[in-house]
Amino acid sequence: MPELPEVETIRTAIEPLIRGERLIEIELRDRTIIRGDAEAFRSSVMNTRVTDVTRRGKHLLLLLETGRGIALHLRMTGSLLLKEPERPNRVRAVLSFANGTRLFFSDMRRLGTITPVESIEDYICRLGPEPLGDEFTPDRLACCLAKHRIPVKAALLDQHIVAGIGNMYADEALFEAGMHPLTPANALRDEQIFHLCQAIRAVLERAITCQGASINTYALPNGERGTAHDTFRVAHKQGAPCPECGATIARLMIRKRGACYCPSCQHLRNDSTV
DNA sequence: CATTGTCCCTGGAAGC
DNA sequence: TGCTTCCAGGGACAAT
Repeated sequence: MPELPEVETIRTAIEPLIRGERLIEIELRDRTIIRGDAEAFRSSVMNTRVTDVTRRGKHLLLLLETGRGIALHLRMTGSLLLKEPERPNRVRAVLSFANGTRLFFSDMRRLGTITPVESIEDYICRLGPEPLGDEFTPDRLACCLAKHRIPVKAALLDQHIVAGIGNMYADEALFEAGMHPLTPANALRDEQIFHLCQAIRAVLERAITCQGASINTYALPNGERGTAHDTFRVAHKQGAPCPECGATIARLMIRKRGACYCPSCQHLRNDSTV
């Protein structure tokens, strides 16, 4: 599932291929991928030049010379491939550029979206801070968490609080911070939040180094798989032994989402020493 | 306002 | 073996 590290890996791969290039064709094999009017979208971006390829959280952003942009969200099973994949029926859109680069938006479960963006700033301001950026600080995270009594796991998945963390990296960050996923967000002490901040950065940076986690359908644009899942310690590890203490990794449901954690290493009490 | 629940979507796994 | 049911989860939206 593409989360921040996967989207960043994709961004890094395609940026040198399409930056400065003109978008010459948009093939919509499934026009429901466009949020809004598909024809209006096509005419508004056709034959414009891509000036930059950026990312905010899990959103991949193509900035255009017109000042507008295109936001791509891969959701659960989306991928951006440079060649027609083996399952062409899963391709929902193809973006073609003047230099011959073609991006195939493949998406088995058809939950991904392409959104026309009038103002990048207006689009981005709906999202929380970028966890690898300077604006993501322990103070800011503490300020956000203090407003909520929801489980800290649910808070990490809230893109208004911090952008880019999905289910598997939330589990990994909470393990790294020694924090039980059900800990109320507003019960965390400043010291714990500091450690959580560090854990989030460490987990995401490690995953980017591994070019993302290919547990299911995620692949790099060239079709290769990432290896971040090989470094996972609790995510998708239910029933396996904890790498730290050997206890069996448990799984519970929080808001209909699975949460894998070590019942021995991750404590609910907030007086635990980290 | 804060929080929880529902829906969307498909394929693989599990159960009968 | 073949059918049905459930589950995976990101985010918009509805309900409480």
